[in-house]
Amino acid sequence: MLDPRLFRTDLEFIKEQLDRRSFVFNPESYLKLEARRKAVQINTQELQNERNSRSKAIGQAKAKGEDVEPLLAQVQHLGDKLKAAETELVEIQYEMEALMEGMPNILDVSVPEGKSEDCNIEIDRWGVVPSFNFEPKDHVDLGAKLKGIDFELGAKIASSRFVVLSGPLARLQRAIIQLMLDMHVAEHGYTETYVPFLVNAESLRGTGQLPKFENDLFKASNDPVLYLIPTAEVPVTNRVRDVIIDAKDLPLKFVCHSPCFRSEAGAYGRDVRGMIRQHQFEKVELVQIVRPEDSAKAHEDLTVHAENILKKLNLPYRKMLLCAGDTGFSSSKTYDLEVWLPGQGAYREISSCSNFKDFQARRLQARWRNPETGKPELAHTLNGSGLAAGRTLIAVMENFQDDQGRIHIPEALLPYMGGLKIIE
RNA sequence: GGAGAGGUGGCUGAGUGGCCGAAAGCGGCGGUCUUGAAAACCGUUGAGGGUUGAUCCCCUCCCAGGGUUCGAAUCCCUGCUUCUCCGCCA
Repeated sequence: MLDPRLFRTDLEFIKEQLDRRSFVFNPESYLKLEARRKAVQINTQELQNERNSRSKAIGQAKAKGEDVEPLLAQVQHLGDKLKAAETELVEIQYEMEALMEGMPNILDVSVPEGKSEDCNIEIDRWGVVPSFNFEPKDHVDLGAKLKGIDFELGAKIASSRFVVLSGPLARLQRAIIQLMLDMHVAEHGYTETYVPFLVNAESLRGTGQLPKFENDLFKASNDPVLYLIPTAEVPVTNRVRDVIIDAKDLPLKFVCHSPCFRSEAGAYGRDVRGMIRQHQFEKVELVQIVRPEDSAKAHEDLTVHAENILKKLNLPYRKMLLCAGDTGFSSSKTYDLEVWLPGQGAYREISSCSNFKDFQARRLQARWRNPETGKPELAHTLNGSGLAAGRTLIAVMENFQDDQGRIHIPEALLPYMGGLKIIE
């Protein structure tokens, strides 16, 4: 949610900024609603004031033993008027809230213009793209040959876009997850956390998935209403919902492994082959809650933490700064890390690291007490994949294959593979 | 699933219809004392919103949502939730 004060001081700025995202914002209709809100609110508060002062007078008269009948007669019809005003006010506030909740975050000044991913800017490139003296296979063919990846079985048990992993490849994914958790805890200073994988609507509203993106979610239960998490970002960031954090406890840094569930509605034709886009996948997520002045630096750091995993695994990647049109709804600035997939001959997203600034914090009411002012102020929230484990598995398979379709386990994963060096 | 007891400010906790946004303590902040610190003492200290040039002033908030009442932290209903005991159970 955007800062309500900004709506009063600089409506044009908001419009300009949202234009960058091709989000249509109409200041006139906002102003009309705001004017109505103001009138109704003042009216309601005046009626409330009248009720309060008259009621107080009755109490005082009664205490003195005076006759309160005339006073009671005066307030007879106040109740109905007040109730009507309050009802109208609630309706307008609801309408305004819906409008505000539907509006995306203001982009950081450093975010480049552009409508689509074609306008994203490459910031950095690392590693050597492997050259093979044979035609490299993709993970689907490799997995089938090794009898470790079975999409038909996934479809039989659940539906399309589900997969079953078996044997050493299943273990490889677990090893990847272990490595990531260990590195982020030991080398990057994150606290490991385990959280619910089903969350309520309030939590999803806090991080911005609701109300706009309900179609992307799996609803798991109606009573109580619970959704499967699309990312651990949701439960982890909601740790600080409605919390005033001690300044000395900042920054908060959490790492969490979880399965993620996405309906992928609207992605029907995309990435239908392989494990790139699944309804269920494993991910290790990094979340930070920081002071506002620290968030830009924290964003760079967090991205480096994700990059360190790729480096440790010796996977070639590039770092992209997303353009205005490709930056997510809640984010003010996002870096994507794209890993090289020889099977596709392309770089594909494996991590997305975002600075939400105070956008999520305002919805969450995640605050910290600023020692300088003594007042609670909104914190800044950030998160990033560190990394998507399923896609990392693919990347390891495709980058470390040999001409016989075997997978050579990267050095860093050997301690987690129980002595296995080659999957064949 | 059954029985009982709770949910009040950053925290602990008093408050059963008007004098309560709310005692007291802790914590925080400021001060006195001290070479400095601690202790002691004094003062101060909830959040959000409306209006305003700024103060003043006003409104809302005692888990949430309804209700009773001129008036609700307080009474009633529903839900959520925490704890204790019993049952069941990975």
